[in-house]
Amino acid sequence: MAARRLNNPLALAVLTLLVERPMHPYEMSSTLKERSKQESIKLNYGSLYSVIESLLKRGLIEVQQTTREGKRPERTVYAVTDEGRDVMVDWLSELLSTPAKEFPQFEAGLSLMPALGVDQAIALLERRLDQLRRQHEVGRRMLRQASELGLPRLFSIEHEYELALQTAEIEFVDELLDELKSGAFPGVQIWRRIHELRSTGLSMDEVDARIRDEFAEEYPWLDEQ
Amino acid sequence: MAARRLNNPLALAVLTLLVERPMHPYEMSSTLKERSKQESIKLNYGSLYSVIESLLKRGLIEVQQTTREGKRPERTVYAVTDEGRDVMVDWLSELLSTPAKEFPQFEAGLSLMPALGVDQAIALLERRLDQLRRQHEVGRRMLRQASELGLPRLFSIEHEYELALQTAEIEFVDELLDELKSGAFPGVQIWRRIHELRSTGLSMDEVDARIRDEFAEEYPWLDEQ
DNA sequence: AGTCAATTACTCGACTTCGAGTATTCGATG
DNA sequence: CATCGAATACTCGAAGTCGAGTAATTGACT
Repeated sequence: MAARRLNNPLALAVLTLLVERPMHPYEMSSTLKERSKQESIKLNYGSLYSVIESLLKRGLIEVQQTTREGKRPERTVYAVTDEGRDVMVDWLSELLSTPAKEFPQFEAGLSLMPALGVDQAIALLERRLDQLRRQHEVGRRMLRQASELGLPRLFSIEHEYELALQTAEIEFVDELLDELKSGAFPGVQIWRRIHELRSTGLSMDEVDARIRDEFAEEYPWLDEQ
Repeated sequence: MAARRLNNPLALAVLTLLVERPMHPYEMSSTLKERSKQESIKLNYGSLYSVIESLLKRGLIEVQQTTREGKRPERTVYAVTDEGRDVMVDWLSELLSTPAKEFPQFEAGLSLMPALGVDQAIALLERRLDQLRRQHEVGRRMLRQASELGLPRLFSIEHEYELALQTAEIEFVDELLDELKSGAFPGVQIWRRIHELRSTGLSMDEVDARIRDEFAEEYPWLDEQ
């Protein structure tokens, strides 16, 4: 009845910490924060405790001891099991070796973009580009500082990855904006026309008919389907 | 008491569809699939129905009619409300204009990579690079086909974005591998040494002490903390 | 000696996600 | 004309996510 496979990378982080040494949950969370791992692995208390519960149920970790000081809440110290060690290696190996399908918010936004008007979209993308550039500058500065302090890149390689993705996104948005603004982007006329017609109060069906009529030659795909 | 803000982009997709015309849930799901939106917006039945329930409760959509044909399950047709229209525009605007923090799996993997050995990591990254290149080739081919059929780029811009990110990841992994293999990567010696010591059965504390001793000069940060 | 912010340490429950399961109808094929 | 797979249309419950809330302790500064 193998319970649904554990998915939250936070559980993997817990395993790697417990391979180093036994810890109690709060210590795990502080250690992750200290090492800036919470920037690449979503960390919040609720999830941490439920993820630990889940690891326990699967036998990947076990209770080492529970202590109590004064009237403070009980502290439970956990340790990794042999099986947990194996799962850690397998899971981490998979994360590194196998590209996973992700669903970035911006990708969703782009795919629904035609629901807005062209000019609105341009303005929004310009704001994005602005913020991206600013964030990117901040990120670069922090990496430089870390390297000046002599921290080996090994411990911030994930931030370099983030910067690489950010650079790519900046280039993408920049080029897209150029094409949209110059009108070179294929489809921008039809997009503009649809919103023009819509805003005159026509129904979607009527808009559709007009569009097919006006753009039939340019876009043969309008006929299909 | 504003219920926790709706987060699933699938709800936004539902709103954009209902702005086009009223629909029942199953039709929404087929339409999204037809337009290949399920590649950029995670779609599964359970979520679809619960997201619709949620939109209904917030008054962003309303029931237009419920019909029943034969003994088939009832079909409920939904329509967007004025408030829903507004929320759609605001939400989509935010997706496009504001970079959101994402937590890609690979970023998590990279940040925990030191838990594996150097050579193992190299082998895993090589497998990733391989698969990335293959997937990228497939993606490019599909985009080319779409453009040959005359489909305007507007309706597949999200796939171009995906390709751009993939390109960046390929370059990143490629460079990282070069540095790891040549030993030019700062920290690779210390990383290797830690795993060597660990595998001789030393405890984490002892490993720590040895490392501090051996690498004190190269890495001043070892002293701090 | 008091107090106030920060830190330590976890709990709770409302909400969301997920996908396997159910049940009907349509269409193609032998 | 029987049947079998694909498509239609949704239900259900187990599991996971999230962050505000609680409550004690430490430390710094008046």
